[in-house]
Amino acid sequence: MAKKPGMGRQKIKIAKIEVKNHLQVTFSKRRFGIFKKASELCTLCGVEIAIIVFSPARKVFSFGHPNVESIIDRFLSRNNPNNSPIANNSLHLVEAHRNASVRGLNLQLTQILGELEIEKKRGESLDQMRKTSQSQYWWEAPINQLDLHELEQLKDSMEDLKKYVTNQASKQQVNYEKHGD
Amino acid sequence: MAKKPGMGRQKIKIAKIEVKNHLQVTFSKRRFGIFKKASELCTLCGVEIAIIVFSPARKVFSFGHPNVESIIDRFLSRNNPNNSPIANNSLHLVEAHRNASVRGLNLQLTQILGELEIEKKRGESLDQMRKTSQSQYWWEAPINQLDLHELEQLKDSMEDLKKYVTNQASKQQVNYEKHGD
DNA sequence: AACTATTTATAAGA
DNA sequence: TTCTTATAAATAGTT
Repeated sequence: MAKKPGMGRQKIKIAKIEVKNHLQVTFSKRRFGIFKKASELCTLCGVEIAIIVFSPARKVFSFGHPNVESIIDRFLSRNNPNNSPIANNSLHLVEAHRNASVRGLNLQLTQILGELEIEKKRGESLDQMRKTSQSQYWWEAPINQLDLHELEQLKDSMEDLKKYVTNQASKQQVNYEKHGD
Repeated sequence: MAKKPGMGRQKIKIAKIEVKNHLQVTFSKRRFGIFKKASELCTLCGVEIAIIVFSPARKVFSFGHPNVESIIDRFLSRNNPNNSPIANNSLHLVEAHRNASVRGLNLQLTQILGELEIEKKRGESLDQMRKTSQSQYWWEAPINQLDLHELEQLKDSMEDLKKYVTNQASKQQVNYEKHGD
């Protein structure tokens, strides 16, 4: 396999990227890079962090450990120490109720993350056996074919899952008093 | 001035830093690094971004362009299109936070996807020195060590996870109609 | 989506 | 803490 010459990375000046396509690629790469750095900071230093990004296309991307809203809550509370007790209390009730219903999932996800981190530490590699994954969803694939590429399928499926959840979230409205009863 | 040989940068494993002093130094350096990256992303791509970090010492650090508050507000408002101005904006906050919970999950998923991506790219030689699978739960096992049996568990667990998320999402729509009254 | 030459970030050490 | 330096990691430009 011949190595391509390739110019490699060139230094760029930090200024608005005008080429729209280029901008989109850079945005994706760097957004991921920042989220990854944030993830590492969480693990290394045991900090809590939230990142919210609004893309030029008005889409929102966020990263949070343990989650975005709890950090926002804490941040706002700090900046507004004179919050109405009633408001805070209501918020607490609702948050508690809601958190109880998703805590298990959050816990699982957090644990998965931790283990992925451990996995990387061990410096292992994923086996790249063959490119045979053709099933559209990983759980439809025969189990004995799950390998790296099935993990990719898993990734895609989780993307779908994510979109579904996001979609549901956008449809939601809440009658919070209902939760307080 | 003599050039010291110096070990230079060493690879570190991404795990909680135990040496407190070391942790503090790393936190400062990496926090700065992330804020710098965020700043560059703003300039390069014209995005808006907010970062909030709570240090182990409970101090808060934040970065925001154009400012943290406006982005938080936008983030919360985004989840609350039918702004109902009851009692301050406490309801606003409550609703937004609740919805943000689902977005939090979305986030966690994004995070996992990213980690999987990284892990995939790590692809080196297949090394199955340790084929141990003593973990009680599938998420405690490194993915590339999962044997057939564990893969079955993985599949089942992920299906449960999917159902769980779907269920949560549908539950959260319950009081949708009430809101308009 | 992959690849690689480079730039950039940063772990150690002073 | 701040500076230095070797090295790891991120990424710009190309395919």
